[in-house]
Amino acid sequence: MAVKAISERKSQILLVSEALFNQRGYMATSVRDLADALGMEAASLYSHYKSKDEILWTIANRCADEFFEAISPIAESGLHTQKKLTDMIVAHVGVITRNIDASAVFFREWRHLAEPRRVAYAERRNAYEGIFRAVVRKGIEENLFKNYDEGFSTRTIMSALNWTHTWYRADGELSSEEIGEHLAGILLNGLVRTV
Amino acid sequence: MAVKAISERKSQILLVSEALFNQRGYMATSVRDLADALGMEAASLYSHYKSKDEILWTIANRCADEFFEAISPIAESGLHTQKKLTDMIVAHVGVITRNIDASAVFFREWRHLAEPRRVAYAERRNAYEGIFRAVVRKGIEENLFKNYDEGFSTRTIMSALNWTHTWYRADGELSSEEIGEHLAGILLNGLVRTV
DNA sequence: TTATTTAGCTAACAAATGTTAGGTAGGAGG
DNA sequence: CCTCCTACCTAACATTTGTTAGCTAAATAA
Repeated sequence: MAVKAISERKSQILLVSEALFNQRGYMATSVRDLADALGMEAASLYSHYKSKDEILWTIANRCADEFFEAISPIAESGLHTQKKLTDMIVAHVGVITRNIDASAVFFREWRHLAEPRRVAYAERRNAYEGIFRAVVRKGIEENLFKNYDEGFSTRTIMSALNWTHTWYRADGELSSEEIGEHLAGILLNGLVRTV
Repeated sequence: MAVKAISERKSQILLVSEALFNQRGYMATSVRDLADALGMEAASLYSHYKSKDEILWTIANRCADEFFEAISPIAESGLHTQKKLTDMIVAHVGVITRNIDASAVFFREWRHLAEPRRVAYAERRNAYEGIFRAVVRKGIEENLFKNYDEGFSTRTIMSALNWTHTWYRADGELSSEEIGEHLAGILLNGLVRTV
């Protein structure tokens, strides 16, 4: 089972919420907007979720689940550092492209979470990026990567990966795997062919 | 004169708005929040700006001015492609670090602009990124850069640069120039020392 | 002096917000 | 049959929203 199971109606609500939160932003989407898109009254949503905040939290949290599930097995594998990082990048981009709306919300709307969820979000996200960071550190220790600050390098990688959510199209020229591999190529081997 | 001049009070309002829009987001910041932070009444803001939207627009537009002013002379210079791109990257990061709040609003809050400003924003931003894109294309034509799709490479560069607004601290370890040069190093020469 | 502009105020507006209370219709399980 | 649960409804709530109207006092220009 990929991610925690949920009733049919609840996941319909999530799907619509992800789409609208992505399109207009969390704050610019009213509970009535969500209800309209679902063909119900605003108050009826509260039979399924206790608050608007809970919907946002559920979206963010399930998306985090997807990310962890995708890269954990690779991170724990015995692969060579460079191959490991490449595979993690491809897997990470895969999650984004398979969950475009949810990941856009994950990356852009988390700051509107109410406390203490906002803190919980930050902790999960830091833990996740820590997995990438550990691999980068290993690469530096192995003298495989340039000795830039490991946090700096990791952030640079993450930003290049995460930005894909703004422009990826399922019907675009590049497949998710191609994007992941190109990104890994640029980030690991550099844009310049010969120095 | 760097950017279009403005009355003292108007730029105070902009400064406060940039900070709050960055911290809480445009939609989560009410006109009364701005007024409170400025020590005035909400209605008084309308002596200076016609609407909340106009404030957002002014922030975004002046930030765009800064970006264009910083890189245009470099783009129009006769520098060698690789050096030109490096200098543009450093200059771009410089604008971000010198205008942290404004650039955060520029990157994150533009989608809340009302039409037709939103379209106007998109056009300016496309024009700006087009300047980077042209240099990337030249590098590919010169066989200097790998033959990835030019749009793809440009987006990857821009995303790595623009993300700096989320973590840069004036009192951090790295100066703006160092960040720009490291980024140029990673993006142009790659993270890997030897292939 | 007088006239005009600037920068702020109070009071109010209609609309929209998230949420709750309390109800109803229909199906399932005993 | 009766009871309970699910999934929705209507109606209302207290707040908050961006914005306008109309005013005052001080500074500036003629």
